[in-house]
Amino acid sequence: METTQQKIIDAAIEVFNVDLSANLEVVADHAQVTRRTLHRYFKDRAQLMEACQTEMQGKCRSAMMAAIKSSTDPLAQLEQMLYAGIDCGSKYAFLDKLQQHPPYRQMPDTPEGEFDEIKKQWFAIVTGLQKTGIISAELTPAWIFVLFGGMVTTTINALGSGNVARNDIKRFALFSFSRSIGIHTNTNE
Amino acid sequence: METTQQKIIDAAIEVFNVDLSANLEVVADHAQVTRRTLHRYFKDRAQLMEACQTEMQGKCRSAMMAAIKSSTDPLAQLEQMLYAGIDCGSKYAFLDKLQQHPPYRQMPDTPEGEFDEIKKQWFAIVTGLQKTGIISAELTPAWIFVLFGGMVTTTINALGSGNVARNDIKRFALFSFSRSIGIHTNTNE
DNA sequence: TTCAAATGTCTCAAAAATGAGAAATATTTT
DNA sequence: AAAATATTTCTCATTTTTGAGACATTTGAA
Repeated sequence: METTQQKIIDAAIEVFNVDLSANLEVVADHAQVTRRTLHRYFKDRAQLMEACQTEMQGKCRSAMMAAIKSSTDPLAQLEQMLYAGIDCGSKYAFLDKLQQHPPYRQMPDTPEGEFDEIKKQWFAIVTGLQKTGIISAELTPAWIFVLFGGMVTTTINALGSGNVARNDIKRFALFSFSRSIGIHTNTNE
Repeated sequence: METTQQKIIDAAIEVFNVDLSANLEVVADHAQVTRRTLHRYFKDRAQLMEACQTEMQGKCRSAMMAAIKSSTDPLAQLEQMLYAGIDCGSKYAFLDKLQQHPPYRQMPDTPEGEFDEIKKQWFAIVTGLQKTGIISAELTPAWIFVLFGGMVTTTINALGSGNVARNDIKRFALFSFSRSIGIHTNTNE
């Protein structure tokens, strides 16, 4: 079974991903725990946030690493990275969001350093794909990066909307993402 | 010049789009106004929220309407709707977000009714495009709808990241969106 | 069953956010 | 420049959120 501490962290990531300053009562509820219990594990909001950071970084980083190692074909790597992002769900989306806008206030200033390494590899893969003409060179890597994050968020929203079948999601996401970055080969269909 | 009230509403939409429960100080700062002034225009948070709703609904609705009326070609309509969404920026993104997750707490329950009309037309256009085989029938309209909203958010993020030139944004967005929904014709390039 | 750890309940005090009055300033209008 | 309006500053009371102590209750392992 999942440890209570873990339940709280997961709940926090989900809730904060939707509402960055949701109060801790909401997080506790979502974790099906009393606020009192939450406070027993995390001295304060900052500490909980930090735990979220660590969790997100760790999970996403290793999932991305695995994705990269899963193949030497850059296109397959990118596909696996997309799936990794989707599997990490709000972990990835939230992390991505925090990196983008260092929010108007507070937040333990994202140390990020760790994630940067992955990002570097991600860019290497994408520019590689552009150089070999497999994906369009019309788009900039920076745009493609934002697209990537956007696609993960989109899958979360799709799931949450209740109008897209869970089994379709990854297929749809790959279909849409690969086309959106101007892929030139034919994906299976 | 822009009225103070308007400045506050715009600031609120931008801030709340990033952090739904950001405190009013942040909104006031962002609007370059004292919290005291903000409170002179809006009795409380709920009232400010309501004003945001109205603003978002109004602006987005009319922009979407205009987009639809701009042509009888459904593909052109969809393109203009995308641009409308992008121009509305966080107005659209925030509205979209609120419709998706009625957030864990509070919020004047979105009356939405108004926006529903547009949504209906949007779906009509998309299913029409699918019937005529102009866009892939492999994807469901529901997914395409989430994609649409996601693309607007993506443009906001791209802009915010500072790594994508403002002048490229719409072109990139159209390129990526039209391909992501599995368009079969060739767009200009 | 029995003990220990974990969690819930109730309570309370400190801190932060909210909303507003009153007077001082600044801005616009005439 | 005077009047009218809008905004800021400072202040204060209220409410909400936060963090924690003390003790009851549950749960799980021996």
